[in-house]
Amino acid sequence: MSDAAPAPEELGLRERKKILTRETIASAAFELAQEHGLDDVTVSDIAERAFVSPRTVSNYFHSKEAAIVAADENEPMEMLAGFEDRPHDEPALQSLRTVLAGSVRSWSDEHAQRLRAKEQLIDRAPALLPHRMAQYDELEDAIRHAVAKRTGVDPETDAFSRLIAGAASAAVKTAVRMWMNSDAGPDALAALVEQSFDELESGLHHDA
Amino acid sequence: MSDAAPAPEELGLRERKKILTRETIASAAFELAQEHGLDDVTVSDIAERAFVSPRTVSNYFHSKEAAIVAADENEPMEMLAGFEDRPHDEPALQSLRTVLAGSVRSWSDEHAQRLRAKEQLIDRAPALLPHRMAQYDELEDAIRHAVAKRTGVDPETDAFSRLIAGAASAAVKTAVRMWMNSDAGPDALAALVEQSFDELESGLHHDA
DNA sequence: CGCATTGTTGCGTGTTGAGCAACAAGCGTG
DNA sequence: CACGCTTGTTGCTCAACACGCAACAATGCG
Repeated sequence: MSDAAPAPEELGLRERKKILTRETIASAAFELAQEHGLDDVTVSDIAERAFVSPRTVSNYFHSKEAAIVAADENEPMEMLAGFEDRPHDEPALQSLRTVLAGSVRSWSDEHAQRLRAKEQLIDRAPALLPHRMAQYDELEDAIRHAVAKRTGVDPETDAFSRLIAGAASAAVKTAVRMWMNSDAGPDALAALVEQSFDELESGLHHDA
Repeated sequence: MSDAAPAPEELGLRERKKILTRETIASAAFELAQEHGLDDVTVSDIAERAFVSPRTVSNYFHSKEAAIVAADENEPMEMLAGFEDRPHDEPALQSLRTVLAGSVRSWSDEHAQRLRAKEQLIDRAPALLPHRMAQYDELEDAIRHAVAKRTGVDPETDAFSRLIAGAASAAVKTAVRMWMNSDAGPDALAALVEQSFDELESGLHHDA
C-alpha cells in the first residue's frame, strides 16, 4: 500500500489487471455521466460499458459517484514523485512548488482536457463535490507525510506539516479552478500553480 | 430539545420550526452513530428519535451521512460574522485570523466537546469523510466571497481570494486536527488557529 | 376568518451496497 | 509442470435507500 523507498515496482499480472479494471470502470462511469447526466446513469450501465458485472463495480467503488470522480485521477504519490530528491535544505514550500508544478506540466494535453471536463461535470452535478474534496484530502495527506518524513517528525502530531500540506493543496485547487474554464493547456495550469505558491511564500499579502 | 438553537433572528414560526427540525434530525443521527456505529444506524432509527417520518429525514438530507456530519455544525456565515466590520485597510489574512479565532473562542465547552466527538467519529467511520470535506469547502466558499466582496473583485475569477480562502480554511482544519485528540477547550483551539495564521503570514518558513 | 403557501407524511418504485458461496484466473512450490 | 493456495469475479439475495407523487395539516396573509 504505502511504498516506502524500495524500488521493486515489478507488478504481477494480477495487480496490473486490477488497476486496469479499476481505470476502465472509472472511465466508463465518467463518460456515461458526461453523456447522460449523473442521475441517468446506473451502476448496471457502468458495468456494461466496462465489461464487468455490476457486482464488480461495487467491489471497486462504494458508489457510482466515487467511480466517476476517480476517472483519470493522478495518484497523489505520483504527483509528489521527486520530492525526496530535492535538496533537504530547500524550504519545503519551494520543493513542493517545483515538484507539483513539474508534475502538472508533464501531463498530456488529452489528460488535462479530461480533467477539465471532469471539473466541469462536478460543477454541474454537486453530488460529486464531496468526493472530489475527499480526493484533495488524499493529496493533502500525501504531501503531509512527505513533508513530515523529510523533517523527521510525526505526521500525526506535527502542526507545520499539516498546515503546509493544506496550503499546498489549496494552491493546486486554486490553480485548477482558475484554469478549468479556460482553454489553456497543462503549461498554463503549471504556471498558475507556481503563481499560487509565490503568493503563499510571500505570506499572502495582496500586492503579490 | 437537546440543543440551545442559535436561531435568534426574527424569523417566522415556520422558518424556526424548519431549522429546529433540521437540527433535531442531525443531532439524532449523530448520537445514534456514536452509540451504535455508522453501519448499524438506519434512517428509520434516526427518524424515530427525531420524532419525524423517515420521508422527512430524506427531505432534509440526501443521506444519513450528510445528516450526521451536519450535527452541531457552525454556519460558515456565522463563523465570519464581524469580518465586514474589520478595518478595510487591514490585510485580509489578519482580519480572518481575528474573526475566525474569535468565533472559535466564543464556543461553549459543550459545543466544542460535541465537535470533538464528531471529529473522532469521522475518523472511525471513513465514509463520513467526504461530507466533512464538503463542509470545509463551504467554509472556504464563504471566506472567498467575503474577501472578494471587501476588495470588490469577482469571486469567481479572482485567484487571490480563492487562495487565501483555501489557506484560511486549511488553518482552521489544521487547528481542529491538532486539538481533537486533546482534552482542551475552545480557548486552546482558538490559540491553535492563531498559531496557524501566524505561520501563513510568515510565508510558511519552518522556523515559525 | 378563509385561502394560498408550504412543510409533513405514506406509498410505490427503481436503485444501491454488501454478505455469501461458487467458480475461475494468477501464482508459488516442490 | 502440475498441484494447491490465494485472490479476483460473478450471480444471487435482501435490507436499506432516494425520490416522485399526491393527500393532508399547519402556517401565514389579507
